[in-house]
Amino acid sequence: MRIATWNVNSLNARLGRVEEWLAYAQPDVVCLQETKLADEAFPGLTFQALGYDTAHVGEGRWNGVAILSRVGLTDVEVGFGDGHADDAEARLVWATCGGVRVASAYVPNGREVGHDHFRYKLDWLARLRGHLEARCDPADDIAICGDFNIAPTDDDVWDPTAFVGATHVSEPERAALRSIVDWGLVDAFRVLQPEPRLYTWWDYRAGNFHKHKGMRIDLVLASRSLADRASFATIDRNARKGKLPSDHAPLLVDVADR
DNA sequence: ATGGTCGCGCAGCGA
Repeated sequence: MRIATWNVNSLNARLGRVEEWLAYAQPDVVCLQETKLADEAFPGLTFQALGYDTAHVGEGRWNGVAILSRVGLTDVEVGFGDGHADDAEARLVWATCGGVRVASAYVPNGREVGHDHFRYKLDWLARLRGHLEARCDPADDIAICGDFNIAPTDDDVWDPTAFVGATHVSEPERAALRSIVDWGLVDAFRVLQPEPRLYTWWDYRAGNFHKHKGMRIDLVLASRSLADRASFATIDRNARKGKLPSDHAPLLVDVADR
């Protein structure tokens, strides 16, 4: 099974690129973030025609997450289901695809360390950890895929000195991510690709992509049973090139069937 | 030169 995650930065603006990419990458399960679509505008029929069932939760102008699957898609859940007031923002959707419990997650950006949105980010990550504790079993096949807006280590940014005091690299964010991983997950890409300075996101500005100034902030966090069967992982930099790219590249992980 | 670009939607915010 090929599992992919891609922050498309508007599915409306990116649909052509996504269709082209599905045709050549041939993923079985795709987690999309930042669709920026209301549910009624989600192009489900387009994906259906390509063989994918879909689940989408959107707001319209911001956020929005989806799962596409051509290996079955059942038991869709939106958000944390933790009994508290639902997150007003469309940042998390779950589905079971080919025996794997899959989440498409768009972690809040945080804006600046100490900002209200930064606290929202940390709270959001704590709720995700709580959801795992309450609703998931680490012995199952689980893949939490998405834009975490956190570079797990200094090996995941182009220049650590350029990010001192910045969001995406701060210790509270990294600790919140470690707390999620420590529940029983593995950074699947990092296990298969140990070399530093491989990125999934590059700022549109200043030619950063061509200067290799990026960050690895998109992750597939796989439960150990699933990660043990992972055979290949790559970041598809070609999808970041050419006309009208997202500022993120897709991340792919191949896992053998159980 | 201390910015630089996108997307949304029509100003300016968010990333």
